[in-house]
Amino acid sequence: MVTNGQTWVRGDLFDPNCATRVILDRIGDKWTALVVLRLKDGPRRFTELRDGIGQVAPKVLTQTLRRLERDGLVTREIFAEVPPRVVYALTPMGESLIEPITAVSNWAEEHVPAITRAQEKYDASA
Amino acid sequence: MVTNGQTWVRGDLFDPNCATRVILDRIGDKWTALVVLRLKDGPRRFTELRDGIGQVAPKVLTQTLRRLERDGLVTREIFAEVPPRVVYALTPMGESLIEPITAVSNWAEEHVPAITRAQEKYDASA
DNA sequence: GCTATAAGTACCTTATGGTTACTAATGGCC
DNA sequence: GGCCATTAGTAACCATAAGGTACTTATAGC
Repeated sequence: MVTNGQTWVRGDLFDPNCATRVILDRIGDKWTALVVLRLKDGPRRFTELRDGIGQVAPKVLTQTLRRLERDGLVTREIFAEVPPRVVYALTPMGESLIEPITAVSNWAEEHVPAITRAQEKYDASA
Repeated sequence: MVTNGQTWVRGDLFDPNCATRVILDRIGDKWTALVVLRLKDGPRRFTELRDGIGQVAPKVLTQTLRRLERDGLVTREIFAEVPPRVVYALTPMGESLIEPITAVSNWAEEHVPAITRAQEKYDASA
């Protein structure tokens, strides 16, 4: 596997110190995927995100957005107005994440009926 | 969107009660993806999984496996021996999850350098 | 002066995750 | 015969993260 000219050996995903695993952990957290999918259709203000993502607590949304900003997946633009206006947008790297996340999301959607059936069967036998 | 002949309306992923979101949440938890990727190469015993996934606590591994079993993604086969032997394996539905999970995992792997750079830049300016 | 507004932060409570120790049942070893 | 090792967990406890609600800052409009 080669990334921009530099040899890049596939790390051991199962090693707790593996960088890939740390990132996978981040992406897979409770809100990150939802925020990225929300920003897919264009930049959004803090309140729009907060109200648009089934009642996420502001504290948690802030944390999630700060992490995304730190990871270079989202930009945060502050307008010096009163009341304040802060606009979040995906970076190109953030946009590149939409495809894999959508793949997982679509998988989930397609398998809702089968999973629900499996759960009912499991619960009935227990 | 149509799934096996039945009309299936794309739910609102941003609604906290959306079934898709619940499943997405499950998939994205800390260990599920790792367990599925571990089982990709064939059935494994409890201890093999525990030792193979960078020191996951047994309690948490049990929880993860029980959820996967309940969701119909993994089978659990107990052999009445002493000491006991329990073998976990992916169901066909579990196998179908490998592809989207791998997509996310590959994305993470490819972007490790860029994310690391972004983090360093962010931390330096703060 | 009073109120509304946006984007948070502070503080407290609850849920989840993590750690370590312990258990059941039997075969092999001394 | 008694003792230890082995596997797949469970139990009890503690740490961390998430969730909920209240508060803050600064200014424009009434």
